[in-house]
Amino acid sequence: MTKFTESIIEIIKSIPAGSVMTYGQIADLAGNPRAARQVVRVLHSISDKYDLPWHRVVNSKGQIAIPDHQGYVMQKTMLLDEGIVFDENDRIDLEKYLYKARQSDE
DNA sequence: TAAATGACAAGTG
DNA sequence: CCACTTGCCATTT
Repeated sequence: MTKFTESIIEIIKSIPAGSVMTYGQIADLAGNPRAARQVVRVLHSISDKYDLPWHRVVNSKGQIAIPDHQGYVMQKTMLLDEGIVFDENDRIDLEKYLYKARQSDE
């Protein structure tokens, strides 16, 4: 478990209900702007062992990125339950729901 | 130790 | 805006 991975976990845990974050954004805050794929691996590994709001993580298009149909529906259901709205293309309005975290200042 | 993997992102047409 | 290609890099085999 590297510091980087721990950061990813902490960041995901910090996402408030009703908001979402993209993989790239999380990787960026964790210190590796190009490690979006490592965020994916973290979710695969620790999502069920830790109490993480993994459902608040979507891709840069504002869409759910789970290939498995059941998982996809589950995530969408949980997000809807938090008040997040999906458009006719099953996409989230990132301008409204994206959680703008700060890197260090401002 | 080397090669493959992956719930992605950004660039191009 | 949509579809396809290329780059990425920690973790897993």
